[in-house]
Amino acid sequence: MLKSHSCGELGKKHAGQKVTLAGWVHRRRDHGGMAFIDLRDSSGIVQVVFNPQISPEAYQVAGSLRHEYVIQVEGEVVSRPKGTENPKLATGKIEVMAQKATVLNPSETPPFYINEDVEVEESLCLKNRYLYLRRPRMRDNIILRHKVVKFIRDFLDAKGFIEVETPILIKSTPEGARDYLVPSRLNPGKFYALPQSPQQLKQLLMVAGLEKYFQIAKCFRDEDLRADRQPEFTQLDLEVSFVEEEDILQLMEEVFTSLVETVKPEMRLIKPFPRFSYKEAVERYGTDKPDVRFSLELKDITDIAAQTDFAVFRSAINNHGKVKGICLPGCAHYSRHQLNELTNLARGHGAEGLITLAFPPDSYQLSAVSSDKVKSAAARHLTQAQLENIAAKFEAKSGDLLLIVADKAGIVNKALDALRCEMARRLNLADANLLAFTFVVDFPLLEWSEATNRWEPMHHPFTALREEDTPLLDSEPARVQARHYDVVCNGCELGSGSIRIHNRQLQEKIFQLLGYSKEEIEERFGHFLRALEYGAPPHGGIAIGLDRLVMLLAKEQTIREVIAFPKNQNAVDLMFDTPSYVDKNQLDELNLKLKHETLRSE
RNA sequence: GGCCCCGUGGUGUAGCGGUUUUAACAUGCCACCCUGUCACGGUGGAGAUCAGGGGUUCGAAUCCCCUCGGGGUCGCCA
Repeated sequence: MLKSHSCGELGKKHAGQKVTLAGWVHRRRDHGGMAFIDLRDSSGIVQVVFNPQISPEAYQVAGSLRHEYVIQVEGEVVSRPKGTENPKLATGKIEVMAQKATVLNPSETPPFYINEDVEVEESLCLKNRYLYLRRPRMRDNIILRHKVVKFIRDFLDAKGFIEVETPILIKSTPEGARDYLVPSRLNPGKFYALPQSPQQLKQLLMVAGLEKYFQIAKCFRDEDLRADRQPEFTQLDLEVSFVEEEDILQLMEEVFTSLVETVKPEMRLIKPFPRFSYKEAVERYGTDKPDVRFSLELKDITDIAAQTDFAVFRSAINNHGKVKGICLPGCAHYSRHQLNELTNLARGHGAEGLITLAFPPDSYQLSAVSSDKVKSAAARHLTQAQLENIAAKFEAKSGDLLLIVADKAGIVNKALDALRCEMARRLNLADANLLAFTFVVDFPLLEWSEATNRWEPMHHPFTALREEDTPLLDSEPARVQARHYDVVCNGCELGSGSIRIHNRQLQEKIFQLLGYSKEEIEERFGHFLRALEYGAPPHGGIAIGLDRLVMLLAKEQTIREVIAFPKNQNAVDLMFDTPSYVDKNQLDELNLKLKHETLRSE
């Protein structure tokens, strides 16, 4: 080894020891007659002192050092002179008096700061990923990720779970997300697909009798990217035989609770995790992934609105829509500009517009609210009693601002969800140290898709349904309840799971209901259906988005900050500059031909 | 595919029709000075076709259009 110790591990107990360190020049302070170098390695930072009276040679080297030079330093660990300790540095009680210094490798001046956590255009960070990863914040994120994965492995191992790897080259099943395809050289014209998740494989492991499976699994989906979506991402995938919903939820609550207490003890959770039915979540928060760190709950005033002669309300209600809103405390003073911004946000989510209702900030009794005092385009269409009822419904106080959307229920909820989250951000209502894990349960099994004109699974087609709902499959599929659950944290969908179908007849029936012909079912799922015929145990499981989990623990805004080498919004790796064109030879071998030959002309 | 935001020395920002724009500030870079700093300090210096192209105007970093690049989001994500 070129080093005897790591920078970050040094402390009082090393005082008097001779050490050899190796790392990067994080910062330098050259005083002319004496120089200080903050030396950084993966463990942390320590101050190295170059004093010409101790070593003129080392001092000479110090003068030539620049940011990010890789150096080796031999010296003695000493307690810092009184008054020069640095409490901001973990190693601030000591320093290393350099006796010898060697430049192992010089460095170009980096294209952005590594020793300061200032935001840099993200494409630069992605292009120079190895430099961005040197930043202490990113190093901490990567280490946190390691700790999370290690904790999960240890935790599940102790519970008797077996980690099993499943293939990356599997069969394409074109429903759901788009597949990444891999051509087969040995089987011309045929393709593998990369797994969108190991769903079928883990169920087959249950049929195989493994009983408790988990995997830190890479998953691939060829869909558009978002702050919390990458084309390849990692799931904590697990499956257990002979379980019911409650077993999985309890297991998850235990994993997350002890995980947070172990790796992020300064963060808090709500225990036990609150639970919402899908219906309740949508009614109260407008979404099935509510952020419950703050209230700003949606209130339904459809019944009051129905009694008014306000055209906006009436037309929404006549179209079987809803009138709902949220109450923003102390926002009655919002300017026209601010209200316009909020209106645009609502429009961006499909709403025709936004009705705002400001209760003036002077003190008065809610029971005496009158339409001439309230600032709103709707005010003159509302009677005194209606205004009071609305105020009462929102528990509004003077100085509050109501944001109301009247439209189809889906649009109302979507727009108000967006407004609620935006306003929580502006009003800083969410406790940054709180991880509000929640379970959302009682999902419908199926959703009618206007686009494809058929039933589609809310979760996936392997989800079991409540036994008593089985007859509804034929009569009223919309009312069938799934044995499906979601884990949500701070408004982020962390994971989804369900009890699965383990009976061939039922599984076939679901496929038929989803619109597959007998032939399609056999071609795509025959292998799976046959497995269910050989004593498949009742089983269920869940898959947790690991990138999102680490993102929340690291308090980052995107999963790219917790992935070592992520792709940009166009799914391009800017460091490798890939995807990229390949040689014609490679295509020939794979029996492939580009449809537009010009594409390859680079 | 739609909508929104962004692009100014290496980096981060200011400037948002003409005025102290000869494009500013901070930091980084280079040189010199400095023996207890820790975001060290001081002096001096170099560094920008204001993303690219077109247009409006007497005059454009600034207004308009297009293109490119980046981000957010809707659709999409069984």
